[in-house]
Amino acid sequence: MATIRDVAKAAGLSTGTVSKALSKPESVSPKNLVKVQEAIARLNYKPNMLAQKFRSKRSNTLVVLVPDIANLFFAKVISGIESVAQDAGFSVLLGDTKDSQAREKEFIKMVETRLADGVINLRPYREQDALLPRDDIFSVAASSCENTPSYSVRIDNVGASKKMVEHLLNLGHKRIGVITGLKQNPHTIDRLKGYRHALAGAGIDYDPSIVIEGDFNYWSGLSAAERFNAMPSRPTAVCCFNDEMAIAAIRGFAEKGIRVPDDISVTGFDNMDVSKYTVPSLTTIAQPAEKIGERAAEILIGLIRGEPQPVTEHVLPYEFIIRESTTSPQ
Amino acid sequence: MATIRDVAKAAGLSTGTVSKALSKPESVSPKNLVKVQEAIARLNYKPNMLAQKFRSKRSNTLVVLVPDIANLFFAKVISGIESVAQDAGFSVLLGDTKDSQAREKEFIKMVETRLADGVINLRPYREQDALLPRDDIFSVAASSCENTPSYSVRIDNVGASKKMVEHLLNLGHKRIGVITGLKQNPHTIDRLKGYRHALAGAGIDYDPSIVIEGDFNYWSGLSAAERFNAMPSRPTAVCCFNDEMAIAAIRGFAEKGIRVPDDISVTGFDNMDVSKYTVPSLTTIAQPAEKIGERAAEILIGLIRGEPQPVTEHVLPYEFIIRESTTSPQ
DNA sequence: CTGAAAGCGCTAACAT
DNA sequence: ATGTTAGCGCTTTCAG
Repeated sequence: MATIRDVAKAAGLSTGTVSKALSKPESVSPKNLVKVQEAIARLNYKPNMLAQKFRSKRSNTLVVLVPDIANLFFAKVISGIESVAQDAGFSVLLGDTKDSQAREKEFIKMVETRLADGVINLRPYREQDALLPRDDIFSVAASSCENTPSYSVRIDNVGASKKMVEHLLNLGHKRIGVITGLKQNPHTIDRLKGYRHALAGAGIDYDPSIVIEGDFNYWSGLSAAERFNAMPSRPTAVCCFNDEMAIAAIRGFAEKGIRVPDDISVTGFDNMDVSKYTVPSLTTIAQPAEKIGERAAEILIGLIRGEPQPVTEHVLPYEFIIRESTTSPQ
Repeated sequence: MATIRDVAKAAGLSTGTVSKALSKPESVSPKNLVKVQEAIARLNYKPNMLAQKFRSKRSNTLVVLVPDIANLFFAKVISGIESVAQDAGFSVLLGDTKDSQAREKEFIKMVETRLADGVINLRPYREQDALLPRDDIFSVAASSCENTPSYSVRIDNVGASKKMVEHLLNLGHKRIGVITGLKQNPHTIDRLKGYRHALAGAGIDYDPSIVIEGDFNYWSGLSAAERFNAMPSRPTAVCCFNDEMAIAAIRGFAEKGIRVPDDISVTGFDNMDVSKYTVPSLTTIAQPAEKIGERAAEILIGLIRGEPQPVTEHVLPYEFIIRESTTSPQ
């Protein structure tokens, strides 16, 4: 393998000049630049990036902590991160934590050991078990919630949820059920807050008996629907805290002959690709997943480069999408 | 930042011994091992992995070339890769090529420049524009097709497609349409081959007028359905080369009042999560996405470690899932 | 089992 | 603008 010394020799120059020719071409005379390029081509020289990173103490790498890469929302955020990172000359190391704290620690160790310069965390912050932020590590939280004590990029979950409930109220619904995520999940907390705000605004009392805890997965949506089915006085609308549970609920209702939206309105959250394909298509909230990733990467790279980041909390616009699954109560 | 020299000094040992204590603890006396551990803890020493990789010439990193990370199937394959890589002490660099050859080249350059030890390629091999395999680079193709000239892990697309068509034939269908992917896509080629084999086996002539080219996306499925709708003698079943187009086709048929499966049977391919949620749920083929990723990672890591890999082509079992979208013609 | 010492390939002063 | 040179922090012979 050719080294920079071989190139220098072949070009009749010093290693220092070759190094500069590669990193700051404008600081090398045109003729020598040509010589260097020729030598590189002739020897098929490929710089050893490992040596380069080591020597320069810059890894130009980000690690992305993601609870589950096989979740489409996260995958889209990552896609946005990748775009920005690539353009800035950064690589992205994938940290699929599979919801394990131990794995999360392993990945954070990568920045402690210089393998990466910073972290983008896709798990929403919870005081009880947060490993980040840390003073010695650059990090930004993406798709986070209210009160995240670090740089963060997110939508207004409270506002989005409130808007969704107001949509139902405006249609004439008075008894609006909920299928939440796990109680302690920050997204659940924010979205539930929005729900309560909307009800309060309409002067409707909060009724915990029609707020059912799910876990963001299909089966929890289905079983929640069954519980609604069994109620003597069923809500006329159900607000689900993600699309997957909403789709499940629709199916759960259908099994008892309850039609959506004629008999009951259902709303989702996330705007999964499929939510426009289902029958009926879903009224839902679209998060700008790629944008969230892009912005998070921009901030982190800025931080790494030592550029001041005046804004700590980036709240991006969401999109409220009305489709077929909601209508006025009969 | 503490270096290995600081640790050596604090422990009253040489750097060589400390280095060994870290990499081959069994080759250091227990008492000295303890001294080293104490010194490490006292100084809060974190080895500089960049130096380590540089010096040892091992990056312990894989790059995954993926056409689109925001495609659930790929995301799942990557999840499998990650699991195996983590357990083997490898990191995975994400190479989201967004279908660009230029980007693909950039990522391959990472192994030329020592940043990574090998590549897993999720884009199926096509002779016209393949950048891999290359003699100087370890690579394995995951989710590939027939005749891939490198280590590969895949299912038997031809067989799966054939089985699907035979299922329809057994139900009594004689006129079976197809919505394919792009013509030159290797998966399209393989699956079309299976379709033709099945027809030939049943003594039915291939009729190109009911084979419509799609592009694996929703809209192409929808417009294909419209073309079927307009046919004087519509097929009684349509075989779609992925779930997304199948779901779209079902919707397209529904818009003209054509019910699935009563009026027409529809099949998918991939077993997306949603394909069991749709109404009707989809008859489809499930690829073992995570397993494909795991196996590909195992092979690549074995290759990197210099272990002989006797098997070049790994064909994994798929699952044939019959749901509600297929039935006998009326 | 341990220590001494060389050096991986590159960058970054510093001189010229 | 170019050359010289001193390492970066670690691993890895090689002696002992």
